[in-house]
Amino acid sequence: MVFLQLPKVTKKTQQREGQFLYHVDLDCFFAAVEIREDPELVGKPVAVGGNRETRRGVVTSCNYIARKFGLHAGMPINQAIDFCPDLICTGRHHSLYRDVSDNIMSILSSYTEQFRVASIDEAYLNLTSEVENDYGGDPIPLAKKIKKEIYEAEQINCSIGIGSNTTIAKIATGVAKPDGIKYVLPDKIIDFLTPLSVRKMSGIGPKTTESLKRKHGIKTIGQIIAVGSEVEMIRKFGGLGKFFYRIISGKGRTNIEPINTYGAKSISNGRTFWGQMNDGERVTAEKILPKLIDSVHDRLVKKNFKYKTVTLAVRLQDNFQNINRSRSFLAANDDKERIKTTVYEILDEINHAHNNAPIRKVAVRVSNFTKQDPLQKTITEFFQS
DNA sequence: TCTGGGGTCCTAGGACCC
DNA sequence: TCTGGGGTCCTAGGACCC
Repeated sequence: MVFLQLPKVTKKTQQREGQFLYHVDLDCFFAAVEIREDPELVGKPVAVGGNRETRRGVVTSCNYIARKFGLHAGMPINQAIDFCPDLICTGRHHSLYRDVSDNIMSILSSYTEQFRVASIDEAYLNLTSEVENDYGGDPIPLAKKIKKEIYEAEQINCSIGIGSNTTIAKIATGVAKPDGIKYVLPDKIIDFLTPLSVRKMSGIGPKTTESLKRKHGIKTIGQIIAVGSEVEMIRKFGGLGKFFYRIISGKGRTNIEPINTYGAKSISNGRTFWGQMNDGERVTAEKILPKLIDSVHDRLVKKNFKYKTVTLAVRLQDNFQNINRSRSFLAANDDKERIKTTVYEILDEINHAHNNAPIRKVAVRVSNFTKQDPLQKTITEFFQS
């Protein structure tokens, strides 16, 4: 069974042509910040994440020099060092990345109110009226201006994809990388998509790519386009067909709104600890859980959220099986004891059900937050600032 | 040479209500 | 004794994203 995240079609989804949607993506963001901070790293293969000594962990971000050796985000550091023996693994400075990102996002938000932060290194902007009124309908000069302003402020390169909706803009950014600009005209969408691998579509990951190849012999978006009508696509691919048709026909969304009004939907902290020694003693789930509960609870309280659901996620060592068990409560609150009791109860259950199978990873998650009254939220933020 | 951490969204079955 | 249809909530698992 293939699962797929379908973009939500809301009543606000517009399908106007001739819109100018920009997708801005900072190039190898974490690695770029590290290199900016340490000129010694310039010209060398650099990866953020992982530990060279223990050879544990994975690459979180790496520069293009490292990518030439076949490295990519998510690659185990052990393998990365084999591929690229001179690889430099730098420390992670998350608060610095956060600061740099905030500055850049604030620059971007000054261009338009139709702006959405998609992640720490990505944003969407609808600059239709700016392009039409100030640039005679040519989106490239404005993209160059944005790139220049970001570079001058933070010495970080970015790539910009422009299209008539967010989906096309995002795919275009992938083609523009690194440090480039790619504009896809509305009547050139088919030409643009045809040669690309299906994997270029956001939402199509390794599993779906593999299943399309196996079941239908399909590797490129062009082969999907050749299927023809929406009806044919749905007949052949089911729910996936609808998704494909929407992308190919250019009927993506053009409105830019915050993903959700209430902030995070869940807060979690987890640790992989198998094989790691702590003062000569093996770390166990029971020992690590209090720390995870503390940090989840701290973040919950800082955000002034109240949860209704507690989840314990466990990954078994032997087969990498993921087990998620959750409990929901009628009343929402931020009680730490309730998290603790629930988590240990669930751990007992899992241990019992799986005959105390060795555990590789545990994660504590709270979710199902109550929506805050906007006025109350304003008041709370006022007192917190 | 085994595979991090923090998230979101989708699916599917079952309970329960009207 | 058998049996609707619609809706919501809960739980579990999985794909995918950065």
